[in-house]
Amino acid sequence: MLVSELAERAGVPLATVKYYLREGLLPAGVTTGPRRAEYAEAHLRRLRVLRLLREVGEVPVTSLRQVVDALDDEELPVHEVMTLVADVISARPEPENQVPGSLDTVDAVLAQVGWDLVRAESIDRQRLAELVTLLNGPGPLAASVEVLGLYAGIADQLARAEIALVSQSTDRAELLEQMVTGSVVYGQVFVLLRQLGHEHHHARLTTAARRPEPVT
Amino acid sequence: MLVSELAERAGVPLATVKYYLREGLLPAGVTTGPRRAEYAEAHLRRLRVLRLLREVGEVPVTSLRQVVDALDDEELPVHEVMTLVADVISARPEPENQVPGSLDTVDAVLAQVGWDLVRAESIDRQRLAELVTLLNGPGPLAASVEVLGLYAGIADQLARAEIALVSQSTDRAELLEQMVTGSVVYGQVFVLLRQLGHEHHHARLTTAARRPEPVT
DNA sequence: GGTAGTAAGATAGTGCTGGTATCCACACTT
DNA sequence: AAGTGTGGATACCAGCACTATCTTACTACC
Repeated sequence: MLVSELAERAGVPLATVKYYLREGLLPAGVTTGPRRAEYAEAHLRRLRVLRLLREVGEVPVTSLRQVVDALDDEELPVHEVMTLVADVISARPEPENQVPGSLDTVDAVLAQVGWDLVRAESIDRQRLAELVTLLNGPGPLAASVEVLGLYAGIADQLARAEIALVSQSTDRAELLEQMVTGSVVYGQVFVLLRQLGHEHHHARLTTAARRPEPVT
Repeated sequence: MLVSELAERAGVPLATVKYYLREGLLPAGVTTGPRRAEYAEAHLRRLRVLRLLREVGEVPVTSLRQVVDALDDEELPVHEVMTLVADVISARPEPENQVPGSLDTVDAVLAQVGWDLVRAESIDRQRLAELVTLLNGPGPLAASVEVLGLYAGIADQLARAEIALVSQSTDRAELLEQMVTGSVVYGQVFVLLRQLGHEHHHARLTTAARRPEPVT
């Protein structure tokens, strides 16, 4: 497969494919001549993963570099790749300062759902503490351990279910691609479903005065 | 309160506040002289909402205009403001084309959880269909009604719980601010908790070979 | 009443991101 | 022999969210 065909099959402009090659997001094809190179199916799959991460996950291209580096490092166990990818995707340019108690709140919540295998240096843990800081700052909102625990309980269900759905693939590269894209795309799916749930339940609430409905 | 104090108290650069004023995101203060204007607490709250939507929700400035327009339209019932805001926040510049069956899949899932009050024109519904198209295209993933139903069931729990947490405020403006920012910030909180859940449960799975742990 | 400080308002410029576009010298196809 | 298309390099561009600067004029303190 030549570049043009690669671009064609992935539905990506040729110029963009060249850009990704420049940036090292896609490995170069095997050169079959001074102005000729051959690309394999693996390139196509990689390209599709990249586009999903960009378009659905809105992951910046600089972060994609780190993601593919992790994916391509055969030494790295699957789990470590996943934590690394999680960190990269959640990273923000400016880690905000936070009130000291926020991390304690987060840790209390994590303990409550029994997540003792979360790394202390997890970016998600830090980010969560930042959000707790924001919530407990000036404003109408507040984040108690009780409320956060409610969220964590539901997140626990979701995470368990999702983990259970994946674990039957064999090939390392394939498994990783499935987990990474799945995490991003289904994450978005869940966000949208939550919004739709809000829409439905809020509608039911506001029309309840007119035509009271049985609460299931 | 003068602009400088407004900016100071919200922790936002003065230049940015001026920018928001120019863009009509913040209403002008009451002019107390040719080069003097007074800002109220409402301006400060509005500014904080805007920053939360921008920084946590990553809502583009142009969309913020639509959000504040909806918030300021006193004629609009709370529920309609919320659906409008949901649409604005989920909107994408390029609505992708999709395979026709995707919308049917989405509707089947919505029916399964009983969300019959979701508007047909909801952007979230369309977006979800786009994602289903993507998932069922070439690639390692697939989206069945069964799997999506699992997600929807959990989203239903979450949405119910969240709706129940809000409904005790009185003032329209205050209620809306709480709902809009809460939806955005707690949405992010949940996303992070889901990631942390993945990290924990996947770690447990991969270490299970070495030291088998009782599944709770 | 003079003067330093700052406000409001307007206009222009900046830095970053994620691509596009163009050019080139050459090889493969027909 | 002609024409299309390649890899590779470099330059360019559009959008976004600010940021900087400049002007005019009021205000508050001495």
